[in-house]
Amino acid sequence: MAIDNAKLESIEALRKAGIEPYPYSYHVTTHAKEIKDNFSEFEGKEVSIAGRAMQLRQMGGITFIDVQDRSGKIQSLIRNNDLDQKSLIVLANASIGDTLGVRGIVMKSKRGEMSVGARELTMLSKTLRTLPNKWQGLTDTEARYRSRHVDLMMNQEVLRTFEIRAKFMHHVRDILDSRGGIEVETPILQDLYGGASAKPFTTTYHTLDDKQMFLRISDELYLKRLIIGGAERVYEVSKDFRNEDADSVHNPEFTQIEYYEAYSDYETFMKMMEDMLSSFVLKTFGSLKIDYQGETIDFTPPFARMYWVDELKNISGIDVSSISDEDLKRINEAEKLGLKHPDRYHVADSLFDKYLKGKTLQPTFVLDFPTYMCPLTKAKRGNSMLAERFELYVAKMEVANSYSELTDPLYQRKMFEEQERERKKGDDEAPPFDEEFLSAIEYGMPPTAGIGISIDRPAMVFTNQTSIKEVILFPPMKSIPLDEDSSGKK
RNA sequence: GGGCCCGUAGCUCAGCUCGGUAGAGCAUCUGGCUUUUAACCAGGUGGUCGUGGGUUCGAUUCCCACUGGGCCCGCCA
Repeated sequence: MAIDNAKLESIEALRKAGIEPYPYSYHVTTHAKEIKDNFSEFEGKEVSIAGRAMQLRQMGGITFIDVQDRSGKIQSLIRNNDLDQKSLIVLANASIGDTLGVRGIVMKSKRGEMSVGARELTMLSKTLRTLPNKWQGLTDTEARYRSRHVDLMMNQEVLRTFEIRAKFMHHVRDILDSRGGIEVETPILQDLYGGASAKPFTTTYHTLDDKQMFLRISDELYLKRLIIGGAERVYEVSKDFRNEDADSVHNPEFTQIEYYEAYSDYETFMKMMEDMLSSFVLKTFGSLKIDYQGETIDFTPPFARMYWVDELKNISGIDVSSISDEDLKRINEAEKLGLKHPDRYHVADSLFDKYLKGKTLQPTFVLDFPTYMCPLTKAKRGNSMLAERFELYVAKMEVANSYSELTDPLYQRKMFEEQERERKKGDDEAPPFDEEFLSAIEYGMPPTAGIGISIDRPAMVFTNQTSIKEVILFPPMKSIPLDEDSSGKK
């Protein structure tokens, strides 16, 4: 049903004429956009383009085919009189969705449309499927994600989205490289998970006696061991996995780049992030201001700095740096936070969301967190209730998280012991005790700044998307029973 | 985990309120047309109406359950 008999007949017809519908290669000389952008240079010259036939308008002895390559579309103008015998057979057996090669002369049609006047037509891949209609295309969200290949054909802006995402990733790499960072790869499959609070995915390694292993929730502790070893500056493009619900800004697997720099503190990274984002936006969009969902976001440095514990105290009268246990319940009720287990961490976090998150449309450093929110962070100089940590927000989304890393091994052990107690009390997000990391840090870790830079969320901002799924090529989907028609049978 | 909305042809949708086994446009097929671009003109093909159950003489339509998706809320980045 999904496969069109007429297309199978075309394959037969082509083969009968000695034309292979699935050949090996084709010499492409240029792309659609290049021709259109530099038309006067190309006009009258011969080119070879290749791409998918997206529209086909036939009128007797002349056919117009809109050929789409990765740069865009260009019309090919095909007069039967200009074609050799083979090309005529290809044309007779061509349909929308086929991948074609067109060799011809760059020209304009009578109506002025920039075109390739075909001299030779080559079948590069005969489609068996029918493309979505040319007006509405493919808009059903589920169909778009499940069939991203069709989505890309029909909605070329999707490809642009992923190009921008890729550019941002390269930009971050370039900057970290230029600082002397060594790109490393650490285990995704881990014995123990840590470096964050989250439920892990588990798996089994059969040859190690069916040992239980975890997909990493963070690569932090491994990167710190490299710092302890003397690498000084290391980063990793890290796909992390957290076994939690997805929503518009969370996906169970997501990408962040973590970077550690010895002898620096979190102030260093505020400057770095300002440079990184502003230079990217300027380079990519030609301006420091971009539109996001009808709002203008201005990346001109310096970014706003929100000392949020102070600001929260001013607005709500609550000082989260020192909440007593008795206050937690009272605040949860008075502020209508609706927390089932109002511990200090969640109360403070909820108060931030309630009062301050809405103020972080523009790039904003939210800085200095209560120490109890930061088990891997050094206390703030001059205020032992706070820790030297910032989160960078853009468009009300957290896009980076940075600490002056905790390097005191005895204090670190204490923080781990506390986490272990939370874990035993039933907090299934608290990571397990990691003696290996503790023994590493006991060798002595230099003063170090660390940062995790989200890739997904900045990509959303730069491409004006409100769902993280739009910047992830293949978002996870529940499985559906395979229908027999899609199995490739006639 | 809770609430709301949705699933009909390859795609985009109508029909359901008020039950009588389906309709449009595009795609596809046949014919016509040598400058179209949502080409046009004429004719045709194409659907176990998400799945299962119930009510009914009869269900795409009403009811229930399940399933897949979207949005919002709660939680992690």
